[in-house]
Amino acid sequence: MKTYLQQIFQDAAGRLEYLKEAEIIFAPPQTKEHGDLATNAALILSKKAGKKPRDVAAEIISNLNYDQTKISRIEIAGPGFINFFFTTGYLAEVVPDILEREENFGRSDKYAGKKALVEFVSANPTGPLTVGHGRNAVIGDTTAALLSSVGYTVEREYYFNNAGRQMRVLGDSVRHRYLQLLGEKIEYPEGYYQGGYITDIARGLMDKHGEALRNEEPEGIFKSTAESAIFSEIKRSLEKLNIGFDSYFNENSLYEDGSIKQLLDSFKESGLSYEKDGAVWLKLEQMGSPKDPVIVKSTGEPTYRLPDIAYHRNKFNRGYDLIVDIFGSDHQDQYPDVLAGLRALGYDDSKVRVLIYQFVTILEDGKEIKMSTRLANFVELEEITDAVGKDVVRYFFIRRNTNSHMSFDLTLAKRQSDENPVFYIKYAHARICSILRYAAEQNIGLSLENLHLLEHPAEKELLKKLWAYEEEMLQCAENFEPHKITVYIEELAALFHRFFTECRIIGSGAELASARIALITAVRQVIYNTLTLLGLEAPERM
RNA sequence: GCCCCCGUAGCUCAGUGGAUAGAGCGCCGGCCUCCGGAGCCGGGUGCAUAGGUUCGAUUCCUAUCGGGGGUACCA
Repeated sequence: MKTYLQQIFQDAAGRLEYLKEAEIIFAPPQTKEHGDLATNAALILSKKAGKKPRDVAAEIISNLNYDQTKISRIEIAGPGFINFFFTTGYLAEVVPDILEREENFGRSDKYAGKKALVEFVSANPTGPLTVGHGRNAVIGDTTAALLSSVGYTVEREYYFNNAGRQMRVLGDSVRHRYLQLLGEKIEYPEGYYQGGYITDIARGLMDKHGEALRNEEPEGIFKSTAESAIFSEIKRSLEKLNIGFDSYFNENSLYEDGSIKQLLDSFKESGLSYEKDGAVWLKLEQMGSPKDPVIVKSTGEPTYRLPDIAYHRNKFNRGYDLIVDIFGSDHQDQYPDVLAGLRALGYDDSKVRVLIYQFVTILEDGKEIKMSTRLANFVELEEITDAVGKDVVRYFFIRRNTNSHMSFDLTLAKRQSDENPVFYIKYAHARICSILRYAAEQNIGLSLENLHLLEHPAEKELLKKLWAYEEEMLQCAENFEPHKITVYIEELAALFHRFFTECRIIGSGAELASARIALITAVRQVIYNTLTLLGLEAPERM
């Protein structure tokens, strides 16, 4: 529909110069009295044309050559909107298109041939994933799916560090619990990991090795056992959400393969770094940063910026066209330095897209829970997944705008999972499947011959929504707004339920029935495609 | 102090430079002789405040107030 209007406007622009002066936008009006699509072109161009908006609108309309089998009426309304009404036959053309393309309907090849990397979760293996990580995981996985649906070849990557101070503390935490289990009266340091999983790991070691580890170093078997135990838990928690990765990137490898040293040399050679007070600083102030950050401490240890920049340099060198990072808002101030560092080295940082999501507030019994991994007062992601199921968790997290704060009511989630709108969508799918089964029993088939009979207002609304699918998904992808997928699908499901209430299918007469079967088959396909994009099941029965 | 995000209905949150701002939950009332009632329909004093840009601002800009996060030679 939009493409067609764009065509006839382009044609008209050959006669009306001012039509080239602005981007003409077609949008569905709020009420159907205002047409199927409308444009404010005349309002915007009124000044350039030197005429009143309504006169401009009239002039535009008189210059449009359009096919009357597609457009039934064009009118000027309000201050100068141009409203377009399409013919039923034209609106219905989307149905055969959907039935032919099936799973591919809504996918685009706009970015075919481009490579994208999506890095997300990236939690260090110091404890189980929390609900907050869940938001990260679902945003990352869905964004990756979305990019893939518009043509990108997408890789999912998990970045972690098993070499830092946190990990040493983790190993020593396990050692302390182990010694306590052996009966030693040693105090457990306050800053150590308090979670019960530490004791579980220690107990596992005791069962296997008895007292033999009494004099082991914290960074040996204690740390390595903790790391692999926790990592396998993390992976299991993600698998339960059907989230997997193509690669795991270990920060440590950047030291081992010399990347860190090379990066330091690059900075030094290009005069981007300098030494002061025994530390190495990066000259970013000259690039607009608030101040020069330290990249190597006076102790000789690098700060997080150095490996972060090295990691991104590595990503660039792998040749991606798009590099997406999913971070929580606590990393807000971290990435500008990284991007500035890359820019200083001559990389095109416009290829990097950082998605910052705001924190999840957990409510239990109406009270807010403050989370901290070290203090172990967190709510585990897996606990929630086990309680309400993968699809509810995924839908819950993806439904909100990433830069909007959200709260998670644990009590509600555990008790009333059917209140989640995801059931509304799934019900629409199952309902259609049921109707189609029934229709088959009644020997009522699908036909594309009578689609012009779909002229009930509920049918037309449904058809228009189907037309909008591909463009809306493309916008979700290009604007990195995965939550808008749910806005679309909830609207589509609502339109279907309304249609179903108002229009009978079986019993509406053979010709109309066959057209309606075609329509709901198309709706089912689009719901299925959308649920698949979101990583959710599309049940045939509920 | 400075930086980022947010402030929309009782609650959780969508949404748009336009013509009457929505959904879910909760509450009240309707709708199945008939394809799935996990549904549909009706019921609301709501865009934090003040300026500005614009033909038009809830949307963009500025300030103020309120909430969250950051502001290390932690990550």
